[in-house]
Order: sequence, then C-alpha cells, then structure tokens
Amino acid sequence: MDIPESGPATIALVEDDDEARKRLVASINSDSSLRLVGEYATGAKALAGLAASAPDVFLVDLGLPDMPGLEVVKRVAEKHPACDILVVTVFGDEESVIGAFEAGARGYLLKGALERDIAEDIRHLRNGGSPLSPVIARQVLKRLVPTKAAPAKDVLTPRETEILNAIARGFSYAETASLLRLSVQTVHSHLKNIYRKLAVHSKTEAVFEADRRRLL
Amino acid sequence: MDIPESGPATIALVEDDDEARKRLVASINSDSSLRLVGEYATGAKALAGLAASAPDVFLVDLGLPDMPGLEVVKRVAEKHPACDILVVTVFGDEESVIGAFEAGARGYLLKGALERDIAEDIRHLRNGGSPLSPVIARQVLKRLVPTKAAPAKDVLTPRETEILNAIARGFSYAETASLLRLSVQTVHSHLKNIYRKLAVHSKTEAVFEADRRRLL
DNA sequence: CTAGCCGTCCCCTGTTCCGGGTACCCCGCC
DNA sequence: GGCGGGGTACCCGGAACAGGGGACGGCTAG
Repeated sequence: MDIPESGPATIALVEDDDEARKRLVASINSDSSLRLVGEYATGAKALAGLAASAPDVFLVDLGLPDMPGLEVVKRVAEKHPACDILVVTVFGDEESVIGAFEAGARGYLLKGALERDIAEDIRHLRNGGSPLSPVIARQVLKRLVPTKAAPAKDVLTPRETEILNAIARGFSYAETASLLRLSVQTVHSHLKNIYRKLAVHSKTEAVFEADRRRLL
Repeated sequence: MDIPESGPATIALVEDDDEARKRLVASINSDSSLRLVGEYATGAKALAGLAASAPDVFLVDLGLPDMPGLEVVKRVAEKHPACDILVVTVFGDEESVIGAFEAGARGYLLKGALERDIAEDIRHLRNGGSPLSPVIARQVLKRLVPTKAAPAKDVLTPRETEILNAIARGFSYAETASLLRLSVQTVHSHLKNIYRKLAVHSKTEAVFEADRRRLL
C-alpha cells in the first residue's frame, strides 16, 4: 500500500544491452520529474525485482537473452494493472507489435527513432496517452482497418451482410427469416451465395471467416 | 500522370479557422522539403481543388463549416489512394478518431499538442509511418485490444477451447473428432458444456460469442 | 434492349446438430 | 477416502442445416 502518486514518477527498465541501458538510464536521470527505481539486464531479474511492487512506468526491451520480452510484459501487466508498460525495442514486426499490445503494453517505441526524449514519452504515458513510433502506429492502424490492399469488402451485398449478422447472433434460418421479413428459403438462398463468396460450407465457418475479414 | 515524386513533397490543407490555417501554412513554408500547393477554408473548395490531382500529403481539419471533415477525408482517400491524409483537429472523441481511419486517414494529430513540428510528422507520413498524438494512439489501442476490464477467461477449459477452435474453422463434429483423436460423441459432449458456459444454443452463436469474448 | 446482379421464393435429399440422458477414469483437494 | 471437476464415451429422437436444382421481378449499365 505504498503511495507513489505525487512527486516524481517511478521508472524501472529491463534492457540487456549495456550501451542501450546506459542511454536510457541517462535520459531518465536527467529529468527531475522521473525517478529510476529499478534497472535490470534480464527478464528474470526484472520479474524478481517487480514481484512485490511496481513502478509507475516500466520500460521493456523485447530482445532479452533469457526469456521472451513479451512474456515479461504479460506477467507484469497482469500483476500490476496500474503500471504503464512501454516497449522500447528494435523489433518492428507485426507479431511483436500486436503481441505487445495484447500482452498489455501501452506504448511502443522503436530504438533508432528516439535518440531523444524518453521523458516526454513517459509523461504522455502518465497522462493517459500511448506514445507510438509512427511506423508502429501504421502497423496498428493496418490491423484496425484492413487496408484496401486486400480489397476484402464489397464481397457481400448489404442484404447478405444483414443475413450473416443475424445468423452470427445465433438465430436459426426460421428466426432470421421472420426477423428480416423473409421466407426461410430466401435466407437459405442468401446463405448459399455467402458460402460461395467466402469459400466456406457452413454457418459456423462463414461467421468465423466473415469476422476474420471484418465484415460484421 | 504527373510525377510529383522527387523534389519537395507537395502539401494541401483544409482548415476553416484563419488563425490555425496561418500557423499551419507558416510551418509548412518554413520547411524547404515541403511545398504548399493548396490551401482551402471549406470542404467544398478543397474537394474542388483536389478533383484533378492530389498532393502527396493532405492535411484536414474535421470541424469544417460546410460539410463533415470525415466526408472530405473519405472522398479524397477514395479518389487518390496514394495521397497521405493527415487529420489535424481538436476533436479526440472515439467516433471521430475511428471514423477518420476508416475513412482513410493515415495520421491523426490533436491541435494543442503540436504547436511544433508538422514538418517532422509529414516526413514520417511519407516514410510509411502514421503520426498519432499519444492520446489518439491510446484510443486506437483500446479499440484494438479491448481491455481486460471484463476478465472473461477461464470460462472454457483448454480442451473446450481446442474443440471450439476447430469448430470455428468450419470442421464438422466428425472432422473435429478425427482431428483431435476423439469420438464424435465426445466432441458433442464438450460442445454441450461450451453451450452451457457461454449461454448459447448453436455452434454459430458459440463461435460468435467466443470471439466476442476473445476466447479463440 | 439485353445481360447481369440483386433480392425474393420454392423444391428435394441426405447429413448434421441439439438436448436430454448415463457412464467411466483420473486427478487433486479437503 | 470421498467429492468434484475435467476429459472421455455412448444412446436416441426430433429438429435444423447444406447443397443441389429452378424461377421470377427489378434495376442498372453497357
């Protein structure tokens, strides 16, 4: 039941590369609104160090020698929901990025890009923002709104979408029919077309596929 | 078939507030790598100006007097897919943010936050990044990974999850059974338990519900 | 004006699913 | 040393579904 609220924000970080860690430490120390309370070179040490209490902000590198950085993120996020976790790494692949956010990270910075103001990013984090390197942000957006690179819309007609929506919600053919003022056969007809368009052969698969393509 | 590639990036912008527009224009003009080619105060004028050809980057304010800014974004995005659209606005509500990206925006900056380097953000944009104000980024992330506010795990046992996964992919009882080395009846048994736990009554609904709760 | 897509409706046949039971095994926990 | 939960397996009967036909009017674009 410590009260780390007022005063400088407490920071911990894990980073295996000595050089990189020194740089981070230096930028944190040079800012009076931040106070470094933990500095680790391996995932295991970091987890041990944060077992009891968490800092306000936790910087984590993904390329740790002893365990996947995402694992560290996930464990800390689960244990300390109030701790803002910021990934600082050289990895910009989709798997790392999406994985990090699913694991509970609230920010993601690429190294290279930020030989500057970690302090400012940390402030944003404490203010409820999520500092993202632009390249990372683009990836996240790509995930949010599947670009027309895969022109996966217009596959279903409005009516078909409507039918599939009802079906997805568990309505049977008959229920869907009366819901949309249709005959059961019409629903059946639409479904057949939908199956063809999505290249599937059951309601279940259609629902799964449709929302994988974000058509619902 | 113009070739606006090499040389300074061409910029256009629409912003109804004279003050704000002047500031934007000034920061663009002060950067030699950017060239302002269009400056509009209303959505209609902007659309007219960009009807024939588009700049490399298009800055748009959402609070236009004559039409919704999102409409402008959408139309320009459809007509000129190569144009990077950057929203610059005071609106930070979810509807605006998500709507902007669905309409085709590739970046989103809050005014206030950036009485500084639009030029740098534009460079990021041209390099395939998406400049986002931290507060905006947080909203996007919230959308991407609905927080564990509803900690809806542990509902399904590992085995059940496995079964549901197969089912979601369109496998029938029989297929799922042989896939997981089970008898059809066992699959059926598991499914019945899953239905109970999720409070649903069909495969379709179960799949829909499960991935609404992110159990897949 | 004709072809094509959309939306609507109908038939048939065989397969799959749903919900209700019952049962056994193994393991961990009290 | 019994109790509960997870995992496995089985039976049945009625209901729903899949996929294959064919048909018709409306609208739009070539």
